[in-house]
Amino acid sequence: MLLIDKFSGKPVYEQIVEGIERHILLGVYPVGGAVPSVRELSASLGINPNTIQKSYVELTRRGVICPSPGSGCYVTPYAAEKIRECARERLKELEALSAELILSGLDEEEILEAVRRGISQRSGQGGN
Amino acid sequence: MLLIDKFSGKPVYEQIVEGIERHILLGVYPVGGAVPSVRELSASLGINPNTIQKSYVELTRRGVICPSPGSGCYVTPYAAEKIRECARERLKELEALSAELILSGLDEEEILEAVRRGISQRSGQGGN
DNA sequence: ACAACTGTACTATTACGGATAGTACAGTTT
DNA sequence: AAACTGTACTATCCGTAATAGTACAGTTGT
Repeated sequence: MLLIDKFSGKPVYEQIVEGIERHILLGVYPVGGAVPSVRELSASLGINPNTIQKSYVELTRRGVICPSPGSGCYVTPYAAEKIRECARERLKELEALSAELILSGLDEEEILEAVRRGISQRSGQGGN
Repeated sequence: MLLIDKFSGKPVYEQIVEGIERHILLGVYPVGGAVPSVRELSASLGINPNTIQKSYVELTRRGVICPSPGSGCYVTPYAAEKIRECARERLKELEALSAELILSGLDEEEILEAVRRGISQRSGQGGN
């Protein structure tokens, strides 16, 4: 089951994108298999179909899923690779944030410490 | 001079807060000295006074500056310390982002690499 | 063929945050 | 008194996120 926090500040449609990507990486939605339908996810999460749809459009744009109108959305063979590529682009954010904190007077070590802390936590939904 | 990028995605009032904090840390605005007035900054940056005001309210809340109505806003003696405290709270973001990227399949090493890259860049405005 | 599903495409509305515009008031400085 | 200072309003505009409702075309299973 996907966990959505409407008050996390992070847009719901983004949480759905990331949630589904993780489910794919974990094998919950295997390659070649179908992802829940828009209406099904909408019903089970209690979230508007349009919001789910927006997430699926993004996942399609990323090449993670491939829609087959009338049939469903299927996990592409290179999904894991696409997810990694997409994450790699976010390394810029990490770099920028690190630079900001250094300029604010933080020590190199407390920064690296926080990062190591984040790296070694395999659970949690990764809030903001 | 403060650099503002209206199209960076980061709110202007936040950029002003961070810009002033950095100027303080660099000694451009020394402890006990005055920070530019709301109207002066508004004029020199071409930004609405209300937006500047919002930044100053935040800097005051952080204990970085102390307003003296009729006179100006002055850099507090413990400004640098307050700025560091504030940055330390943002370590949570860094931790969360690191955790997210790990869950997306990135290697520990490429993450640490990006952080080290950010740490060792003393210039730039640190965009987003 | 039919019913029940699938993705997709609209339009309209609400809510919120960020930014702008303009005005006003009280305190300080010179 | 004039010119500055911070502060407090109200009103408006814009973009994004989310919701609501409807509709259409393709696929599946009986």
